[in-house]
Amino acid sequence: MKLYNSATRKKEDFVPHEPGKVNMYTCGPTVYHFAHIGNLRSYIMEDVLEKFLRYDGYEVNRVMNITDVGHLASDADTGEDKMLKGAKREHKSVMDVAKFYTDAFFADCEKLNIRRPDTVQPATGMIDEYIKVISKLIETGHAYVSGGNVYFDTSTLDRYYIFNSHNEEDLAVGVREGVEEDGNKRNKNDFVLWFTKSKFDDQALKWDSPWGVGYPGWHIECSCISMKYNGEYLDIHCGGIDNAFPHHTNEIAQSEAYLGHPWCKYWVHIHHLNTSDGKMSKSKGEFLTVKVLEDKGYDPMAYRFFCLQSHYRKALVFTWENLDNAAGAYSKLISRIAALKPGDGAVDEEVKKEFREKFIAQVGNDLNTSMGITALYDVLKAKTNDETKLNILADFDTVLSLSLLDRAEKLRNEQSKVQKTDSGSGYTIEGEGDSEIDALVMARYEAKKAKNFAEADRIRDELKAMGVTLTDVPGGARWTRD
RNA sequence: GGCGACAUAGCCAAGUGGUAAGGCAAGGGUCUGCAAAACCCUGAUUCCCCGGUUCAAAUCCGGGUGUCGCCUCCA
Repeated sequence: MKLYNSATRKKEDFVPHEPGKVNMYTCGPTVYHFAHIGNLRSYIMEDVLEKFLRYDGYEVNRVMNITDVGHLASDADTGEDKMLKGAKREHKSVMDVAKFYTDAFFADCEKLNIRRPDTVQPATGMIDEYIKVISKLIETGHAYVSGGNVYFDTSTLDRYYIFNSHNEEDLAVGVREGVEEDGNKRNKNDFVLWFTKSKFDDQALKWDSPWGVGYPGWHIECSCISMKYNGEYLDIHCGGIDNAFPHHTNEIAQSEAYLGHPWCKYWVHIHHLNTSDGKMSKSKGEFLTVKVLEDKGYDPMAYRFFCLQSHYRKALVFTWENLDNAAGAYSKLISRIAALKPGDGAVDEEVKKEFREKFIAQVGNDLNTSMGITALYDVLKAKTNDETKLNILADFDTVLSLSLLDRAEKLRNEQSKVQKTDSGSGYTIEGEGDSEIDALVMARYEAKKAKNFAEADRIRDELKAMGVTLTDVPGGARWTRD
């Protein structure tokens, strides 16, 4: 497949370090609060990437961290530890908060058909690894102790900026409110590997280390977790675009300094879901979660469809109108699939092969999920039998994971539950077999026969008030409850 | 201030030098007493702007503009 690589700023042919195998790492959530749907956009796109690689024949080993330590406060940063802040808010211990939101995160993932990575590692479970890596970085001269903390010395690197061409002098330290320059650093862009002295002394979790009691810097967790579970050569590292600098830049610095050779070849950055006034955040505007969507009556699959219609390297604007657009398209798609007849003929393998090759070529072009959706419509329009169509749709859905066949079958079942009652006069009523409602339907039929349309409409309105929708069909009428 | 990404119809978008896919919405039609559903039809003389290369540019090159992101920890 072809992938846009942020490290080279080019679309490249994907060639893994070991043929046929892919080591993939994705930055996981910080579990101090629920994930909002913007966070989830990244995980949806990464999920499709993983599943596409498997579909294309690769063996994938996917690893994800859970940040349950050391992240200082949220989007509206005031310097408090996020985990601690969450714990205070909810009167729970830090580890309880982490567990609660980790579970909530995976529950959301399940609703969105996001597969759980092969390895999920909480940051607090890897302290020995951090100490091992930091010790070696100090030994080899890539790190130094200053003012009680351990810093990575970026001046020991030939090339530090991977994703952009910054000049160190041009970096505006402290552009954000409340951020001050750290006088312990030798270089402006040096970063902390281990804290023993922090501005924020109420850090809840601390561990003993050769440099004193403290806690790890943020970047070291991803490097260590990846090196432990993905090995020394990483094929794909994914994450949100906001993490390219400094987080991913620092990961590369410390990992390559530690390993002594190139570490990760392909960097995939997912762009943001924005509201009409900018980046979605947990502290600004409506806090949109999967639960909010469900409460408003949206199928989480409609949100997944919404994301897949767009491209991961393009900012996507969330509005309720845009979601309605996607939700409408999704339910229409499901009814078209439900109208296909299972068992109508045998699967035409030739046709399937043709579609499959096209799908791989199209979606394999830098994860063009929008073309993946288009492929679904192409299948529906194909000149082949229904069984073949259903088979191909199921095949594509192993990548897109839109629960296409499940939802279609559910709809088909609902439709088949409808009973047909022949009134004896050749007029059939399709419904659940409720005699009271059937009587009203018959009364309307009689009114219609007598051309008393005012009465017919009145009865239909009466049914509507009872929560029953009545529609005319050839030779009778069908009713459904709302 | 520096750095990066993006810009195609009301909206989501495809496109990788050969004359603008697809989906949603909208409008028209068939059907219907009416409605709903379903089905059929209709959309860009042009791709943010200005130059250039070329027989040919949404696509390549140069220069702008706009939007978003990063420079602290955020997907």
